[in-house]
Amino acid sequence: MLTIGKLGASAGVKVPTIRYYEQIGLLPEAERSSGNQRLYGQKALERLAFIRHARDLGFTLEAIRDLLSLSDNPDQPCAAADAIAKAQLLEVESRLARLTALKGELERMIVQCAGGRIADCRVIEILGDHSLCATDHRHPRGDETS
Amino acid sequence: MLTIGKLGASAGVKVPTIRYYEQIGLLPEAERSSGNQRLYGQKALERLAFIRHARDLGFTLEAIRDLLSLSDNPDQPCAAADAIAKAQLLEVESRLARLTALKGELERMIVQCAGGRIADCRVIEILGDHSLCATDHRHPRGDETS
DNA sequence: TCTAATGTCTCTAGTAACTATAGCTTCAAG
DNA sequence: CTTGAAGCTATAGTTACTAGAGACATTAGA
Repeated sequence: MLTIGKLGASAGVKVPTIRYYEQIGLLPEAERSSGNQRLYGQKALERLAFIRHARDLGFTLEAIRDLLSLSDNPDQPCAAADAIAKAQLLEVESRLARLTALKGELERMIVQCAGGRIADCRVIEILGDHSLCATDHRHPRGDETS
Repeated sequence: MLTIGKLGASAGVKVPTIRYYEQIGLLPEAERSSGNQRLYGQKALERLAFIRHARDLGFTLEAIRDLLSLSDNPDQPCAAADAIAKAQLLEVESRLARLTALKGELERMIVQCAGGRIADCRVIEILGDHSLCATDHRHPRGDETS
């Protein structure tokens, strides 16, 4: 059995974050020791690693909740889960497209900032001037985690 | 002179966000009309477009504050701006690699779901198993905006 | 010119996904 | 058997906004 600290170290998640995940119901309530300390087994470690990796890939906790509900009922017919999986795929593809555009912009910025002074460097200019953009990112803000 | 609404529409930034940027000092306090409404000129539009664009590329407001202060004193070497952009690029490339892998898994899951069960899908396994990770992301969490 | 609709004002509170602090208890090593 | 690290709960703070309330300003149409 792992204490919360060992669990966090193993999964690469901070201790308060684990307690937070329990609080919001992403992790089940942990078993407790005689002294009221949380104890975790292998299953909890796997679940936490899953969450950690999915967060790392930019999924929201809500999306992760959906993915976990898939893994929690693996005997469900796939028809029921198909919509969730497809929604995730759409999200991933959109995220990929935006990241790819972003990468191009950053590369262009770095090439043009070839060791001069800021006055001669176009990084600032590129960020200020929409017409220099290779890609269209005029969609409204506030959607990077969605 | 632009009202806050026109400014927001031109730059692709919502009105409350502009007021928020003023509040935290990213935008200077705006001139006011006789009726106390904010009025903006071309300089404000450029500055806001800069901020919008940089946010779109994933820079934090702190990084943007730095970039703005660089652009306000353009007589230094641009290594600082370059370093900020390069750090962003590294992060973006790492995310791209991992997302691409996940996209493949999600696509395969949907194909496999044609007749099977969730238990046969490897998405959960991929996200749960650290050894299947293509890249190393063992760094502590909570740094995606830095 | 009056009026209705829309835009703007301030202020407060809420969101996601944590992170930090305070003040206490429990556990493990020397 | 003590002492220092690690754990507990609970609350408040963080970033980058977003939403709502209630009041004032501006503008287009009758």
